[in-house]
This record gives sequence, C-alpha cells and structure tokens, in this order.
Amino acid sequence: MKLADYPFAPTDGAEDRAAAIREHLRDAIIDRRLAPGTKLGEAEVGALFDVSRTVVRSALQMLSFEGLVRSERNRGAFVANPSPEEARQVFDARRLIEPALAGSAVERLRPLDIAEFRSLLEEESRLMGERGASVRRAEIRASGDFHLALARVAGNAVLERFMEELVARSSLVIALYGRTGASSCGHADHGSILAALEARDVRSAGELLVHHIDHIESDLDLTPAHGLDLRAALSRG
Amino acid sequence: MKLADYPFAPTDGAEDRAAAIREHLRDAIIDRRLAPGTKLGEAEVGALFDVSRTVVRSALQMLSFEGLVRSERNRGAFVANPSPEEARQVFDARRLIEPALAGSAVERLRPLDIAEFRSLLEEESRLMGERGASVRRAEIRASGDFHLALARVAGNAVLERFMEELVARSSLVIALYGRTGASSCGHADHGSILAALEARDVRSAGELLVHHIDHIESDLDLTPAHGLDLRAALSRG
DNA sequence: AATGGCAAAAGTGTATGCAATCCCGATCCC
DNA sequence: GGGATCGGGATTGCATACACTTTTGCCATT
Repeated sequence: MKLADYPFAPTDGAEDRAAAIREHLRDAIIDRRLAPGTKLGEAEVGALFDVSRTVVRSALQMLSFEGLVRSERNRGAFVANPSPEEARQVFDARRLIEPALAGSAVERLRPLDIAEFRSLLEEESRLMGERGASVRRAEIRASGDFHLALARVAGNAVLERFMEELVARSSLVIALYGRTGASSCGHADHGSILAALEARDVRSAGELLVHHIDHIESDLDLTPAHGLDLRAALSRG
Repeated sequence: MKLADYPFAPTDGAEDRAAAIREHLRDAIIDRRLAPGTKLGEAEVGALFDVSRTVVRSALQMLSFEGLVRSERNRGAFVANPSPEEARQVFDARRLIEPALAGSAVERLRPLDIAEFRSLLEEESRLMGERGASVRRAEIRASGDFHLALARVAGNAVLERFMEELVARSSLVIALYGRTGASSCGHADHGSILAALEARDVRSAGELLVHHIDHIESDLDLTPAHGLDLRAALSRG
C-alpha cells in the first residue's frame, strides 16, 4: 500500500510523514478518540499508517515534547493523562500569556485578521446549533482555533508555539475533566473578546480573556479524585 | 564497544543516550563552541559520540523543537542562526513570563530556595572575578541558571519548560549579538532581584526583572545587519 | 491455592542497509 | 565566455534486522 492512498490534508502531498502522523494522532487525542492512558505501540501505529516504526517514533517523540504523550523508557508511549495540578498549570500559563497576546494583537490587527476571526466565530455558531459527540469534538477544536488565531495575529512566533501547545493540552484536559453539562467553551465570550479587540480596548480584551479562561476552568471537575497514584492510578483514567 | 565506556556525566549511568547528546550539543551551542550555521551532520556527530545516526537524529529533533537547531528536509541540521526579530520575540516572551514567575515564587519561596539562589550568585561573583573566553561562557550559563532557578521555584512545570527554552535561546542570541564590551549580564541585577524576592516585594521584583531583561537586550546589537538574506546570508554567521 | 521463579513472547532501543535527494563540479552547447 | 545539463559523491529518509528489556504465562514448590 502506497503513500497517496491515505486521505491526508491536501497540502501534504509528498511532505514529511512523521509530521502528518503527529497531526493525526494529536487530533485523535484532543478529540478523545484516543483515551488518556491508551498505549501507542510503535508497530501498531506504524501498521495503521503503513510506515515503519522509525517514522512513528519520530512522531511520538514530537508529541511527547508537546505533553500530549507520555513516554517511558523501554515501556512505550501512552496518551497523556494530565493530573489536575498539571491542568491548573496549563490554565495559569494561558491566563498569563493570552492577555499579553491581546495587547500585541490590537496593535497589529488588520482587516483580513478580523475577517478570519469572524469566520471562526461563524463556524462555532454553526457547531453550537448541532448535536452529537463528533460535533462536540469539533466545537472544542474550533474554540481552540480562536485562541490560536489570536496568537498568530499577535505576531510573536515563540509565544505562538507556546500557545499551540497550551491549546492542545487544554483540549485534552477539557476532554478529560469537562463536565458534559455546560457548553464546553463559552462561544459568546469569543464574540465579546473580538469586539474588544476591534475597539482597540486592550484592557477590556485582556479581562475578557482571563474571565473566559476562568470560565473554562471552572467548568472542569479538578478534584484530586482518587487517593494516591498506584502507578499513576493504574495508568488509566 | 559497550555503553559504560563513555565518560558521560556521572548520573547518566545507563540512561538515554539521545538526551545526553542533546545536552552536550546544547551546551556547545549556547557556549558558542558551535557557531551558528554550523552543519550538524548525522554521521559526523554520531562518530563523535560513537552512536548510530538513529540516536543522533533523535537528539537533533529535540534541539530543533527547542529552536536551537534548524532542520531542513533532505539537507540536514544546522546550528540555529536566530534573526534579530527572533531575538526580540524571545526577550518579549521573557519580559512577559518572568515577572509572573516572580509573583508565584514569592508565595512559595522557602529557605532552601534562598540558599540555592545565594549559591548561584556566589558562583556568578566568582566567575566575574576571572578572565578568559571560557569564563565568559560559564558566566552566560550561570546567569541563565539564576532565571531557571526562579522558574523552578515558581512551581509551574509548564512555564518552567518554556523558560528552559527561552533561556537557552537567549544564551545563543547573546553569544551571537552580544557586544563583547559590556558585562554580558548584570550580576548586580540578580542580587537586587533576589533581595526583592526575599522582601516579598512582588512588584519590585517584577520591575527589576523587566529592567534586567531590558538591560540584557539593550546590550545587544540587533541591527538588521546585512541587507537581504541570500539564503540566510550564505548559511553562515 | 498462593507464591516464586523461569522462560517464551512482545515490544522498545539501536545499528545498519538501501533508495532518494541534494550539492558540487565537469562538460557541453550556444 | 556564460549558462544550462548531467553525472559522481555525499547525505538524508526510511525500512529492516538485531540486541536488550519488560511483560506474561506456566510450572514447580510450599
């Protein structure tokens, strides 16, 4: 079976296969199609994508750096199972970084960027109207895209990469600890944040962002759960 | 030839060799023993550490993620040659993150931590008294260690990892653009920052940190240098 | 029946081989 | 003489083979 048989993204023509696998796995993890703790055997993943273990190892190493996969020597790679403490740290980092991004973004915001934000918001609205598990996944993803767009507009490549990691890990945390009841990520918040950005109101945008992140975090159940970690609570969620 | 024959760091007993190579290369890069643009051939590095290209590739991939190495498909890995713009973004990120770390650190500062800070400061003082190129390198490193200690004390593992990357990239930038004249990193600044931390004066500590970072950055020559980048200025510094 | 140990099986860590790509220099054509 | 073209050499990308570690299932022993 050859490379082109797989429905990779159109741009991936003859590109790096490890990166493609990384993205597939990452999507699967933050969509929770792969449950935390799931073992990602090199041979198994390799068979799925029809590549050798070499390429899979490369992809797994990248995911390990991003914090989406936990690697143990001689034991293998597993979908990360972030602790509540880890989750808090991720959100703390976001509360710190995102208001600053808003400051930079306001200075550099161009009409084209606004159009992109609006497009993302419309996509979110569309998803909110529908029902179903796969829609819920897409909703989490779309919510992350809004924050990634903010990072991109801010124009700091270093912080943008940090945000990519933080958003991915947030998505995993939400999938893990999210109370299904409430809408996972307030869509209305994004709208008001964008309005503040357009109004060049940095202070307001920053406050809205912090509240937004607070809101997301407060919607989680971050109780320490079960007592001790008997080998990380049996390595399973 | 067996594993234990190599004089790695004492703790590295039977540990991961890729990580060890990564650290060796990282030290060499931020010490500028490896000049920006230098090609890191897989076979060459492998011969140096007496490992196969597989292990080297793993180490290079990690360094590529950290931004210390630039990888080009089918061409190889090169020591990163950060642009002035990139340098500014690194320092912007530090100005954003470090004052926040000070806030967390003040809340969690324990006597043992203070002792560590003092020890680091003493080491810096000792190095300042000496002369020589290798001392200058050690000075840059020691300066970075102070900021890494701050990140560690702050207790956020996510931000700590970000800081590791930022400090490493800063060291590379300083080695690249630093005007040799001025002392690369104001040692006195660290002392006053520590004093502010001990006094639980978060605001003051944050301001001192920002000024400190400003000071470091102002000591660089970040002029756009030579006109265009003819294939990144011929791939050499 | 429970426990300890052993051996096979599974899976990862590393080395190596082969194909593809890129770089460089020589050659040829205009 | 300048520029394009075409090998040769070197290097990377990937797959595979082998070594070592961990796990697992079985059996003997208590």
